[in-house]
Amino acid sequence: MAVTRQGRVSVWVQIADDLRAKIADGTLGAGAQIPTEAELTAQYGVARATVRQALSSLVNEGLIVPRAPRGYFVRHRKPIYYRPQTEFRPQPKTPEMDRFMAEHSAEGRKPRQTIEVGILAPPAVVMERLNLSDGEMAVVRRRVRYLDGEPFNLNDSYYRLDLVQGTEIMYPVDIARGANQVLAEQGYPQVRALDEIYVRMPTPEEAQRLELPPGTPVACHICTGFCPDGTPVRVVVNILPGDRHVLVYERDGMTVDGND
Amino acid sequence: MAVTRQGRVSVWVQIADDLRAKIADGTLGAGAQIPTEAELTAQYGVARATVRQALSSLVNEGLIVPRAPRGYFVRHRKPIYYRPQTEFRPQPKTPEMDRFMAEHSAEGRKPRQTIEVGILAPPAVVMERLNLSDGEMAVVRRRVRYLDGEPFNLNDSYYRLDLVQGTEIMYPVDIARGANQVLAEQGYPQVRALDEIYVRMPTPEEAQRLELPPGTPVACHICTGFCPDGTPVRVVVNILPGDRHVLVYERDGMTVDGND
DNA sequence: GAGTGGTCTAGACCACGTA
DNA sequence: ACGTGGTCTAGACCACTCG
Repeated sequence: MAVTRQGRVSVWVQIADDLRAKIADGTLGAGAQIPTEAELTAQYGVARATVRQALSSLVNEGLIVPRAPRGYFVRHRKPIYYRPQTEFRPQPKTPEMDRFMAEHSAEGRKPRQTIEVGILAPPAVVMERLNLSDGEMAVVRRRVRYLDGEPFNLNDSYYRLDLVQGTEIMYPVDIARGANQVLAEQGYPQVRALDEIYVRMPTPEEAQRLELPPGTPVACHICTGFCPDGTPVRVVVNILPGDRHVLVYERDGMTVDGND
Repeated sequence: MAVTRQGRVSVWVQIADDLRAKIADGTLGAGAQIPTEAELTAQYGVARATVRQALSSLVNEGLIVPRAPRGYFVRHRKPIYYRPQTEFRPQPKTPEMDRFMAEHSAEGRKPRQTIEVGILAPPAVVMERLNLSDGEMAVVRRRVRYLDGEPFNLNDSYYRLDLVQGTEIMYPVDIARGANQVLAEQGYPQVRALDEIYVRMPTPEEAQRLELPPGTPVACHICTGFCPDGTPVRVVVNILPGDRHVLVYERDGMTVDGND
């Protein structure tokens, strides 16, 4: 495949299109090594920087991943983890950790999670939802959840400091009866929740904590829990890497609508 | 802010971090212009390519957008469109177009959609779900939906050619009673659906059709509709740009679970 | 016409893993 | 020791928009 400098399509785009086609049609299958930068430079007769621009565009599309000093490789579509439809519906009440652990243990995976606790001025997104003013502090319980040794998601729960002062929530240990039970015992049972889900690129910090390859977007799921009187008492920020999650829903026993 | 060549952090990362911090703390607010490449080159005392690498990393994070030959600008967090919780639940049966049009007209937006129809060998993802063998063709109805003139999502519906041959589905017109009604009249009512949602970077074609700025991931929502006998008759591939959609769910009247 | 980002070239040195 | 990608430099020409 030759490139041309005459058209309005830049050379690096032609190279990227060429490689993308080879990945799409299986000429370069999952896990295969892309020709080295030196080889591509010779093959297309261009400067190294031009080849690198083509490669970096494929990296940012999530198609390939650089593994210096080995080479570039076609990205594996990872074994995909399904989340059941119960995700955004009422849940059976279970002790903390158990839902994540039990669900995935049953599937033969090895779940694990780390917990850190801190007191800090929360990010704006959390402040708004907890009705905190500038300077007010919150308690955060940060979890990183792993499956088979690979980071699977981030789960940061924020609480108003005044509501959890002195409770187990402030210590980095599993709470067998669940953090929500502790909140309820303090007089703040949660009876309503608002879930917001959107999609974006990860921050560098998120990419590091989740060991994300470049070109991997995340779904951000923010859950706000409310007391009966409408006070928000808890905000959970859940970060789901796009290459490790597929949400699956089933709709049954009805006429399926045509518009989505 | 000065850069150093001694640390293990590369210069372009330091520049990117510096600019990212200025965006985060509002020094560079939404819509603000970033200093030009020439200015940054002088300011940090580095080569242009180094500045460009820092800028391109911010572009790929979706933080800034280049608008040649004007400059780089902090990306607007667009006015956000909410999708109601009915999204993945049984829908009131409405004529085709009406749900999308009615929902958004009610919110004071101007919805519009284009429809193209084609016969083609569908992508692998669709072939698997329609149980098509190599070479079998499908009918696709491709919609681009716009709100206030901006592309909002892609909605491609695939049908087995043998099931819709000769019906209105093969013509690029609105079908008042809905494409599913037509299928039902042909003897293929849909009574079950499987929804799969995941997150990835757009293909170049999707980015073009949706006019996506670089650094914008998409949610891919694949809906497969089944007959009572289990035959898949219809696959809808829905592409939702991450910068234009927030899904919102409410959970009510229960004790909120602690694990997401 | 001046200034912008977009593209491309031709070099250089480095850290790192593998052979 | 060698080859890999990662980083950085110093140039060049272009198309485009704006004043």
